[in-house]
Amino acid sequence: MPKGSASTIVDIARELGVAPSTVSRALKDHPFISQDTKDKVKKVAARLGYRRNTLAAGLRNSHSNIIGLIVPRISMYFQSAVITAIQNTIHSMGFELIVCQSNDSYKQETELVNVLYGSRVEGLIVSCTMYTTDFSHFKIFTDNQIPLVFYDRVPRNFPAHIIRGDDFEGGYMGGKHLLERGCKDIAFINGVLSCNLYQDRLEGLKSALKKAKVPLKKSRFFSHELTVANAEATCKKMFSRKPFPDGVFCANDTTAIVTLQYAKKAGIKVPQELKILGYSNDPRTEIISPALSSIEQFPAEMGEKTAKAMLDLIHTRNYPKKPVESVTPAKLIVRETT
Amino acid sequence: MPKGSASTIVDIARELGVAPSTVSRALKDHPFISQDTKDKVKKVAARLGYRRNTLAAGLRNSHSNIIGLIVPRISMYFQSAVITAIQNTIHSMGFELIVCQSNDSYKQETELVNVLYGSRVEGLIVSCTMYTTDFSHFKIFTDNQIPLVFYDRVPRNFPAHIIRGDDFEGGYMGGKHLLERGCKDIAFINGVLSCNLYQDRLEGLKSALKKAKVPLKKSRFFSHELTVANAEATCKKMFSRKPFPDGVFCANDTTAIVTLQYAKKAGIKVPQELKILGYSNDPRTEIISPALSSIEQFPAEMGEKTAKAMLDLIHTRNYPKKPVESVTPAKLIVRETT
DNA sequence: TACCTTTATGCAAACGTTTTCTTTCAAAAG
DNA sequence: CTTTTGAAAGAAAACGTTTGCATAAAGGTA
Repeated sequence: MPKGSASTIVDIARELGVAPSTVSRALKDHPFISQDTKDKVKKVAARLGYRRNTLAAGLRNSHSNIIGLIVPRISMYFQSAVITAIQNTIHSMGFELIVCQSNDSYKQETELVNVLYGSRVEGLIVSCTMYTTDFSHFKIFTDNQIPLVFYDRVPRNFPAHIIRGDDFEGGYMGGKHLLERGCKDIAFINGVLSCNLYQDRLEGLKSALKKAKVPLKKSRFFSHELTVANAEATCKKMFSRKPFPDGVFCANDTTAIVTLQYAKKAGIKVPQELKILGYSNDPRTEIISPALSSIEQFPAEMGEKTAKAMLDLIHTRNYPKKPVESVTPAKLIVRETT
Repeated sequence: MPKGSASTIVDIARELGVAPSTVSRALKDHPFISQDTKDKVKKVAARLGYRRNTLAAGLRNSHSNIIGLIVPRISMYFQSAVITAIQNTIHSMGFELIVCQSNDSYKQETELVNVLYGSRVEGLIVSCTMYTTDFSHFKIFTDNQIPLVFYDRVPRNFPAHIIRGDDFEGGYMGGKHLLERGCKDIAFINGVLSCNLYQDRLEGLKSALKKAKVPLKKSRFFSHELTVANAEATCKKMFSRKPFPDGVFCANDTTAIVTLQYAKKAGIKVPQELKILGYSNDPRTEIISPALSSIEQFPAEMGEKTAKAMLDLIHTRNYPKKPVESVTPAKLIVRETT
């Protein structure tokens, strides 16, 4: 057992009195190496505790077997569910995943793109910052023909594979559902409008309201980062004086949960006086009482699609000149708050 | 803008008529290079879109600037919270984190250890599989003097840094609390006993019960993977005939939530007839009604400690001969179920 | 002028693997 | 008995960066 120094192909070669090239070939079952030699090489390799240096191999072949992932935050339910699926799919194909968080900072995102490029990742998977509207920092990947796949928070009109949810439809279904439940005065608590998700959800909702000829009043529309603190502030404002809205559509579940808790505390009956609808179908929605209606986004499917798009791109090298979009449908999950 | 081929240090050198070594030094502000040359080099580097090939640099310096992380599952609340902290701390020191999931499979864990070793990661951070009792696959890291840090699910008696929660104390506090609330017949739904966490929580609980001279009856003790399905089966068994226990301590929150929901459905009044206590202080515990009492584990602190231990090890190269343990205290969070 | 520093740069080897191009050797074909 | 063929293995270059050592020019001192 070699302590302190890793053994290399050369060590094995020396020990057996063969050339390093022979060892290299033997280890990967090259057809022109005799079974006898292969056996000997493998035996010695095992004895010396040989492990292939992927760095050296990567340098030689100019690839790393590592796929980079940039994500705003790991700990959001939707994201961690997607990452799990991506990781498992990708790993089963012999790739590793290097996971980085942009923490929703545009600056960090651009830095990460450069760092991962420098690491010569085989491909890059990204869910953008909610503030990313300029996507030129990703050009270095397309310019150098390195596979690039976006999911969830994605650019419009960037020549890459785009795996996204049907946020327009989600917004539309949500609006339609609240209307069908009798809401006449709907409030919408949305994320920041620099992000495609929230643009689409808003457009979807507007479309549903327009069809029913119900307006979305300015005083009923809120747009900000969907944190607990912001949601609380918005609730305070929204319920500061009557009339209260009779339906609140929240663009994420955290906000919906805060709203529901606020309503309970304020003695507003849910769903009788107020209907609340969330987005993402976070596990918490099932558990809170009354259980929150929400929009399911199928993170596992999205993750798998994303990973498959990446692996496909790596194998076919079929780089798109235009955006190639794949839309995962959204699904309304009706529970007790509507 | 170079399309299809990345520019190297040699390209820059050729363009300026200097040696590659000069370029290399200029790019990292080596003191023996004149300001004039540095400026010129940096200008050309910027123009050519040069990005340092970390693979090549890593090969030369035999390090990769990448830290490996093996975790059973990304999507568990506690884990994703720890990972977030690790990732942010580590990244601020110029390292990247490569995140892998063992999916609680021992075989996958050993494979991942070898793959990450092959990638010449700078260090390895691990939270083990719940079934890992043989830790010899990690020896390759200690043998080759590569920093190794375990957290949460950790080995006993392995010469490495160990960052763990105070699970004995958690179990003890939980037991004491239920006793203080008047429970006489306490059930314990535990994880599998191959894992240090669950061993310690059990010992802690036993210790509290012993002090109060209350026995932990065999029929009140359950040990299995703490999934929703298993928890439901256990509830079914536990509440199949009277007398029911008057307190249930669950070694994770998912199980506590299932138990609470089962009790509600069965018309058992919580906390009057049955007190329920979870473990980990998952966000869901605050939201469910009645709100679940639980044991906080401070994942962010643990993550930061873990990352710092790793960075410290990388800098000082102070490899432990014996386990170096750091214990993060647990804290009882009393809510409505007890 | 000869010698020594100091400062700035170049040269070349090294990291470990892969792969192209040769070479060797034995057996089959002529 | 020579030539051809084919299998098996070796030699060497290459990937891009870093670094110890050598060198060169400029300036200072004796």
